[in-house]
Amino acid sequence: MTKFFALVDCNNFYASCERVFRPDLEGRPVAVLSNNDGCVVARSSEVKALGVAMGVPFFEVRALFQRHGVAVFSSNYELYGDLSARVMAVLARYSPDLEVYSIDEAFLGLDGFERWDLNAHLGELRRTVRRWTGIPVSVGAAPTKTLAKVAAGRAKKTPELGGVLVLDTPAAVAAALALTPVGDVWGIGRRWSKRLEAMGIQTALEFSRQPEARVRKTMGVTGARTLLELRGQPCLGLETQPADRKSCVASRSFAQTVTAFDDVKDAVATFAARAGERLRHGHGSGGAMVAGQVCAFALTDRFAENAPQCHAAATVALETPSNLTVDLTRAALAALRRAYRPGYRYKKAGVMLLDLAPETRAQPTLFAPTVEDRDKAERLQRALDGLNGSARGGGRDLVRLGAAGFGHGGHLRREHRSPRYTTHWSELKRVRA
DNA sequence: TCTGGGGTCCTAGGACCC
DNA sequence: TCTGGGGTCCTAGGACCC
Repeated sequence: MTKFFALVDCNNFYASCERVFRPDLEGRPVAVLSNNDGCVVARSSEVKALGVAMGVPFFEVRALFQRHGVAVFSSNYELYGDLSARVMAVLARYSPDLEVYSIDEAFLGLDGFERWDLNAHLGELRRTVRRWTGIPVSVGAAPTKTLAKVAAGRAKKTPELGGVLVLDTPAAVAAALALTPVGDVWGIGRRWSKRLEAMGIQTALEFSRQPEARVRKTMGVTGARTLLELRGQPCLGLETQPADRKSCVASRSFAQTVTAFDDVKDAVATFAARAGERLRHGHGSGGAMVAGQVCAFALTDRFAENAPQCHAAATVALETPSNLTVDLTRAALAALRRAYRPGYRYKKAGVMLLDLAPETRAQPTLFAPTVEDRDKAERLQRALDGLNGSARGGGRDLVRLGAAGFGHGGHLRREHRSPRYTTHWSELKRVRA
């Protein structure tokens, strides 16, 4: 049985999510901004047609957007996460093997579908996702994951294909590769595509014909893997079980730079609490996790070329791995005290939790508090989570440790956020059919 | 004035040990 | 004047992804 994969890719996902509840925006330009309303992170096709690149700073295109009546949204991850789950639930009906690769992409295993009319099957999948969730998707299918990505990319860029491209013959593969710039290949980023183009390699097809030994030598094993995948030799399998995460970062840029230790401290305490919350909720995988090390960091503004730069960071090991806010905050602040350097204008700070492991019941070390003490601490944490979770009106920071101060971790610009239609009843009003 | 946030993997080089 | 070689572990930095 030969391998076969499909990749389903949501078109302009965040922009499409905003349109689901604003049908009046159909056919009109829509853009979604990053945190802090800093960069453009999603663009409808109309915005792409204006020549706006992914990731450009908002202030550079603000005037252009105004002239063309672009509907601008701050990112609303609660909405996008919920719609993503709905899309994935539909996909699961089309293959027993599903790998949720990111918020807007999934691979399907199609081994054993050889006798099916894949074009018809995937076309129906596409129509069903659209009808049931409102999200338009592109679908590519091929003998390797990298080729499936290429196919989906072609499907998205070629309207005549009707959103689906199946690469099941060497000729079809070669034709798609010839039309794909080498920098668009999954695994070949900005750095490598620049170097390859300088060597005269422009397309994915040209790259696929390079000698393997040479690619392995210059680009390492990952480059060689990409090469073989493009030649139809699968090196990457379907990963249907989400792997346990190894780290967890909570960080933000400040709207204004801060200098005082206490200001950085307030932010770091907030981030420690936020990261701990994620660990207790499973952090993307199965059950709750605990961290063995806590790193706190504070960075100056990398765009302020004339300002003195500083990357302050320190890591502290926990005596006993934990996911409790008290433990993580204490460790994060100890790390910060060690890392902080006065006099710099800090633009961003964060907390990184490392050495993550699944939470297994109490293993107190010789020096750790007694089982009873940890029990008490965990009960307190659950009580805090309960209060914050049930807080109405989006007040998720209702109860916080004193160290987090008041008001920080905020300073976040979000001037264009849409209602959280699907997760907050109070924000669902007058949605047209 | 205004430039995101959250991840993973690979590699090279140093420290250390025998 | 001579001053090995090889294995392992750790870390920092680079590259990639969405």
